[in-house]
Amino acid sequence: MAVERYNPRQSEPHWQKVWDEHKIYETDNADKREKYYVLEMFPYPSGRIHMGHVRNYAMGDVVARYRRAKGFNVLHPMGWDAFGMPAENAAMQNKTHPKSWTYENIDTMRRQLKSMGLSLDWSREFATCDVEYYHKQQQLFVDFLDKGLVYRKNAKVNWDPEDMTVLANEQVIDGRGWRSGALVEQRDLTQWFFNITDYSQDLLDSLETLDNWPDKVRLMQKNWIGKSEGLQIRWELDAKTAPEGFTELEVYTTRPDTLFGASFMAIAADHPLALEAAKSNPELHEFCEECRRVGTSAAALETIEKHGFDTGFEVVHPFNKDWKLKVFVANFVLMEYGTGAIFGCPSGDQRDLDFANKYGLQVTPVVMPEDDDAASFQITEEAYTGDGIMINSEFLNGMKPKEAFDTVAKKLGEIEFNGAPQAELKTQFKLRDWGVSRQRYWGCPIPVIHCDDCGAVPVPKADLPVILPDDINFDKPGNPLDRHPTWRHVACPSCGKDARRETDTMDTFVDSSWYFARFTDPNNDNPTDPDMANHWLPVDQYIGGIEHAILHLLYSRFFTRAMQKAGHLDIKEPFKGLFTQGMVVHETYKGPNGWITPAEIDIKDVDGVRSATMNDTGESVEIGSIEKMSKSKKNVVDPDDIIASYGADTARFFMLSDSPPERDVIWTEAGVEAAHKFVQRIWRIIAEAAPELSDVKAASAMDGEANAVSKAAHKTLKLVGEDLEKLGFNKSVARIYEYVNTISPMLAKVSKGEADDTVKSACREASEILIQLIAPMMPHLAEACWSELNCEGMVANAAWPQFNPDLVAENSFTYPVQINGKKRGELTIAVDADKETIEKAVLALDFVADKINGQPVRKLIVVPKRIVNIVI
RNA sequence: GCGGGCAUGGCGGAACUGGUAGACGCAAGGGACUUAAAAUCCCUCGGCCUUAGGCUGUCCGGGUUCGAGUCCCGGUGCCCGCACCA
Repeated sequence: MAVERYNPRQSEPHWQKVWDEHKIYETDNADKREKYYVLEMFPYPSGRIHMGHVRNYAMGDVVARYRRAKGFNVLHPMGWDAFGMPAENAAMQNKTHPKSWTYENIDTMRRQLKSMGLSLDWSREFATCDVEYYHKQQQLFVDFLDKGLVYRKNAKVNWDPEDMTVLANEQVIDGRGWRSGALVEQRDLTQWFFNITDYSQDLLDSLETLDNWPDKVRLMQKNWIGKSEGLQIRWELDAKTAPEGFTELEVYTTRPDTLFGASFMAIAADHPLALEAAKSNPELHEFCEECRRVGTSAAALETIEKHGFDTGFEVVHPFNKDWKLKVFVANFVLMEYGTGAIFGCPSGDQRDLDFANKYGLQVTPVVMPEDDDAASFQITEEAYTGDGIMINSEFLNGMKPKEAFDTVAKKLGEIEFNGAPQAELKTQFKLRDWGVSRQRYWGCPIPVIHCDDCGAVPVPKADLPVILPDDINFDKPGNPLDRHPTWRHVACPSCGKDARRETDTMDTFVDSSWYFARFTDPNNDNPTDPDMANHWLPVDQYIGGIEHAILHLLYSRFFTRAMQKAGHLDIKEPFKGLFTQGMVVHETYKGPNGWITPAEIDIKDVDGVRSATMNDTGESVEIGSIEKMSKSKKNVVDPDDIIASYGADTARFFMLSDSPPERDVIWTEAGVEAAHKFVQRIWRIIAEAAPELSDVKAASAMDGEANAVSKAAHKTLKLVGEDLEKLGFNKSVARIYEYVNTISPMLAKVSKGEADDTVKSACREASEILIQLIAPMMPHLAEACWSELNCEGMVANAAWPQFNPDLVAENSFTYPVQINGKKRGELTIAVDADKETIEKAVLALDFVADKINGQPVRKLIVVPKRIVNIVI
């Protein structure tokens, strides 16, 4: 009996409306069931949702729907990370206001997300640019200030001298401003910092507890925090060369064992000694300026060619008063890490070796592999960084580096220099305090007032929020808040005198560092209701891109600790489970006039050879590499178009199929069509059988011809459940395909009216199970099938079925039989057979006897429920 | 440059803690149904060799093991992050 094709355009809006009317995804904070908080990283409202969002939210929705079916009280909210530079760029380019641009984008994207049929609690929605939200963020800032978690210090920014504006690192291209093309300078500004380094050790230690995070993310965070144990050594500056007032040069090193391999000192361009020397040395001054023009990004600093400038100063080796080392200013030394000065040991560090070779400095090997010969061991082009034994190092010779480290630390610790030990053991972290000041309009105003008499005074909580003024313009570059005629002029809250409002706004990472807490009670007058935050947090499953592995996640971990200190909640780790999903990528197409969108071309596949032509002209088009979807490469596929032609279920299902969720997925037209075919196939097998099954009671067939169907149903139920717990969506999808392949013939029999009652009951059960299995991924289709089968209520409210262990258990097992590690046959035997029985049965097999051919069996390996291997 | 990751048929991938490599899907080829098309259904599908069968095969080179896609050492290629993009 032919049934009509499934029509998502009709079905999807219908079911979305039904869900809405029943408010089934609105979460009650008073619900007593066990909680489950699932959260996807909220989007930046850039304009329209892209396939990456579809993938991210499809995954989160599967988790949310699955947990809901498992009986949890699920919190699954959505909001907008709405402050940021793109809104200002749009304002400059299109003469729009950042606010209207942002809110219009939000409206578009909300509509798009709703068309996906996500089980979100929209009643908790907010945008970080809502006054209500950033008001609470300002309260937090004031609280943190009160708790000593915020302070001010000078820091460098990229300065575009032509546009007279601060540039983000991404706006600096090859050392020049992205708009003006002017050489970028560095400027020192007084800025606000969060004291994240107070928590360095705790942030490091607690990584151990995050066992539902990917190991790679924990490792990246560990390396980012970068704890090291080293020695802080004060080197004596040779008085003959040193400038007035400078007697020593302090250096931090993790390799004091290589002290006898030292051949130079290198300091940062901003080191006080360098600044002093530059005063009287124009060439050095110019060199330092050049270093500064590289910008503030670490990647740029590290990849430039290494240069140094001899200051003419010398230091004295701590173990040999006659040994003098030159002091260079070097462009690869960072003022932010350690003391801004290093000693170079060329034999043990590649960068130092390159530097030494470039400037003709001494290279003395001090560590060599243990089996090498000290007399002939040399370092020329490649540094040796491994373990070994000390050579050319006087009293350290013959020691292991670790022992040498301790010996140097002890000896230098005992030497008195300038009234203190010459060296001290020191634990150092790479992690730096978090600078949050931004010289931009579209962000959360920092709630501080600067008074000539009272200094920086926090805005009293009663006077919050500090609201962003709407009457600004972007006619001139720079921060419009600075130019605003009235906004910055206020009275000092402390003394009442004329004072100036802080015109910097907060880094947008601040906004995203606590939004997950705000969702737990989004309308509270305080940033949180601590009871609600403690109830819902930590987030049980957080899902987002790997690009946030370090900054966003680390800042959020810090923020949670800071909020704990300020009494807003009482946990320290915000995300119990973390999952980092891959990107959505797509082929690129290139014609004579540049990149071409997928919609403009036609692709043919003849005997596996693909070729593309232009739709309109028929011109041939080059099929390019597969890349991350981006506007510039024109390889973007708009989710709206896909949903319009195939429906949301197809888009969601395709995003979950094939590629493992943590890896990139390639968007292909063929893949979408395959997913759509499967949508139709499920509808067909259910709808065709429905007339025969709608009055039947579901029951497993424990034997007979329908037994295979019941076994497949319960086995799939078990396996898909396990896969979903581990977010193995692609595996669940494969198992569902397999399952449909298994049950289709029997369902076809039912449709033709050729089935007896036992078969019908089994098929009814198998169909219900199928619908429930697909419901988290394709909720609309599932709902339509559920209703077609005349099942009770909505599948969105149905409890996840339990599998029957009797139907899942197997009573025999087929062993692959290997001879000398190669599979030669199989042996099917009772699953509980003991080793001896298996051995006997294996040796009795014909092909085994053939292969052995009378030779002695050297070894017989039987791994229960795995394999048999005969070694001859 | 530093830190992290990945690599399996024509393609996306599966293979749980070292145990049958290629599940499932796509593409391709052949066939059935149809006036025709769409849709649907069936068969084949890593490579080589003469079918039963055998050899070979998981980026490259070594190693450990009865057994390696999986573990170890050394390479190559691609991707992500690098603190003011979000």
